[in-house]
Formats: sequence, C-alpha cells, structure tokens
Amino acid sequence: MTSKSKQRLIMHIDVNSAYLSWEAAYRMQQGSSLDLRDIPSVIGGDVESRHGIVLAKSIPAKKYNIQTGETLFSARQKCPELIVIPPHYELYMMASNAMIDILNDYTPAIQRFSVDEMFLDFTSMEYHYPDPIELAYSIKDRIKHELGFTVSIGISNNKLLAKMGSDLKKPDAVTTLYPDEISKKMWPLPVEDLFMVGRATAPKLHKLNIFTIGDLAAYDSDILKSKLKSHGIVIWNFANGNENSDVRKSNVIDVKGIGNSTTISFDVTDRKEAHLILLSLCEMVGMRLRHQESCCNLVAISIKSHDFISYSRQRKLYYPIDSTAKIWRVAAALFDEVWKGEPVRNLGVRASELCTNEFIQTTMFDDKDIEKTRDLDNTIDKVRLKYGTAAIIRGSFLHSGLSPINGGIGEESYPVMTSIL
DNA sequence: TCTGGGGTCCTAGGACCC
DNA sequence: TCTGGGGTCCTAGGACCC
Repeated sequence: MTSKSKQRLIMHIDVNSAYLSWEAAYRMQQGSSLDLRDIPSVIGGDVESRHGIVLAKSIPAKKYNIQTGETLFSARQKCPELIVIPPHYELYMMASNAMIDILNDYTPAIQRFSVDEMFLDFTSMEYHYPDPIELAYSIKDRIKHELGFTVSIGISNNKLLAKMGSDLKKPDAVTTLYPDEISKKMWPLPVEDLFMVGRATAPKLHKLNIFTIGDLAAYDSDILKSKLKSHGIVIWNFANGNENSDVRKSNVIDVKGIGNSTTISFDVTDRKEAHLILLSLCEMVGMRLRHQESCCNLVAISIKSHDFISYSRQRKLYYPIDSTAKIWRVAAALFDEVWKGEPVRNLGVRASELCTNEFIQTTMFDDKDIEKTRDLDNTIDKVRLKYGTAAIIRGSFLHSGLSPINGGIGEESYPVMTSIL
C-alpha cells in the first residue's frame, strides 16, 4: 500500500453561535416572527441562582463587544436593551443530533468534537465527491434549509487546518485552508487565534516578541520548548500546520472520567449541607457511570469558595466502585479532609480511572451485600429513567430545600477531546 | 458588579522501591 | 560528616478546549 503518503481530505463544521442559532431556529419554527439572530441577544444563565454569564451571543450583540463568558451584568451595561434567553440544553442536543443525521448521509467517518462541532473525513471519496468545495456548500445549504441554522465549514487535509479554516469566515461560509494557503490565510492572524493558545500562553508568547501565528511558526522550536515545555512544541507544530490525528468515532470506552459540579445559589457554611450537595452530585455521577457500565478507581472532589479560590482533593481506591453510596462516602470524607470552614460557592464530584463493571473485584473486607447495593442502584436508575429523576429521592433531601440530583449530561453524552483534537 | 459546567492533558513534588 | 540514581505511583494544581 502506498496510501501512507496519500493526502487526506478533512472538513470541520462549526455551528454559528450554536445555542443562540438553535434557540432562534426553534422559535421561528414555532411561528415566532422575531429572529433572535437579527437583534442584540444572548443565551445566558439565571442571575438569581448565580449562573449569570453569557453562553452565546448574536452577531448584533457582538457589535456591542459582548463576549462569551462575561457576566450578564457587564453585557447589559454594554447594551441595555439586550434580550437574554435562558439555555435549553435538551433542544441543543436534539439540534446537534439532527445535524449528525444529515451528515451521516455523506460519510460515516464523523467525529463529534463537541455539541456544535464535527470533523468529517472524505479521504479517498473523490469518485463520489469530485469537488470538495461543492460538497461543502451542499452540506451547508442542506443544513440551512432543512434545520434552519447556518454553519461554517473549513476544508483542508488535517483536522487542525480544517478547524482553523472554519473560523476564517463566519457565518454561513465555506473556506479552504490547504498547506499552501497557510502563509497567506493563517500566519497574519494574532497568535491568540491559534487553537491551544489561550489566556495564559498568549502573554508568554508576546514576551518573546511573538504576536502573529506566523511569528510563532518562524520561531526557534528549541527555545520554545525550553520556555513552554511540551506545550511549546504542540503550538509550534500547529502554527506550521502540522497535525495528523485521525477522525475517530467517539466511543464510550475512551471516556476518561465522569464528573458533575454545581454552583449553589447561596454560600454553604454547614458541613452536613455540603455533604448533601455532594450526594446530589454523586447521584448523577453514579447514574452516568452505571449507564455506561463502568466503575471508577479514583474519586475527586473540588471546592470553590465564596472568594473564588478553588482547590481539590482526590483519592485512589483499592477496588473499583460504581455505587452512589460508596462514591458519596469517599466524596464526603475528602471534603472533610480539606474544607477549611470558609463559605463554599461551588462543589464538584468526579469519577475517573474508569474500567468495565463486568468483573467487580471485591476485597475480603468488603461488605457482603455488594450485590444488593448494585440491585438497589440499578432499580433506582430504571425508575428514574422511566418516570423522571424526581420519581425517587432520598429522604435526607425531603425538607432540605436542596435539589436531590444535580448536574447535567444524562442520556446522550458526547465525549470531547481537546488537546488531542 | 459578578464571575457556568462539561471535559483532557501536563507538570512538579513527594513517597517509595531497588 | 555526608548523604546515588533511577523508576513508578500518587496527589494537587494549572492550562486548554467548547
């Protein structure tokens, strides 16, 4: 086979202002005459419960310099007539799935990079699709006409360049970024536009007199490595368009960890109350774990205090577990080990070092009713799946005023790979 | 003034072993 | 008075992504 050196053909599809577009398209389908995309509008969390940040913005909102992630308070200062819509995550998942259904008509080689970004591999399909640009336009237009929202598509022969390409022109656009176009299209951009150059790296690069992606590409990679370790080599390669990872179908097996966290609507000062919130998170983590038939070998908790200081504690387990009660026992113990008594704003629970739950290893000293615990967890999961998560709640939550289950991503989870693309 | 939630990967230091 | 050098595992924290 000589196909090793064969050029690949990769596309990256990015939904323009995803949450906002999906909300707008949905409302239009419901008969609304107002298109949120035409006015200054954002998707934003609930300020009351301390979730008040911008999750997505319309193009008119962007003209007011409103940024994703900034507080709604600050956004409204920039634009007092700003329309704020709460998020509807189930809708986003449905829109994302509908898009995947369309893409499946073109190729099975789809990698769902996030809820609103996909990579497609069209390598060796020139017989079916002789013209990549024409193909991209037909995909883009079909999504627009059938689903009512626009996407931007980048075309190249690796994932990094395809992704950078889809960013070049927005919205509703198709852009190529082949290797011979890098110097013209990518190198003049500010270095912070490069994938994996974030808040912390950009100032370090500026200090080295690196301001554009081209500056980075031309820089001495050894010096970069000495200053930024392995990350320096990664971004130097990206700046030069070097990247060769596969478009790979997401697989439950390669999920590395499952975690949920919550910002509480008030500051928690009571240890027992914190334990209860951890329990509500363990309910979700445990349910997700069992749903994909995994056990974890490590439990970690995270705490964010009222003054936004974050810290965490983790413990490697002696044997894998998947029971809500056991995860909680570890989580509560970890909390007690590190909590300094200050008011707590946010709590998180994460289960990682996953393995299959097929053969659960138990120690001699483990409780003998492990099967009973499993049966109970599984029964509760089934009832909740059928009648909703509120169908069974623990008695300890009854008069607590706290939510008995906390955290998102129940059914159709989509793993996100970041630095590996 | 107010600041989400879901992930992955890397690094550095200490413990421990041979 | 002088105190190695690897390797692996564990933990905490930080950086990045959408």
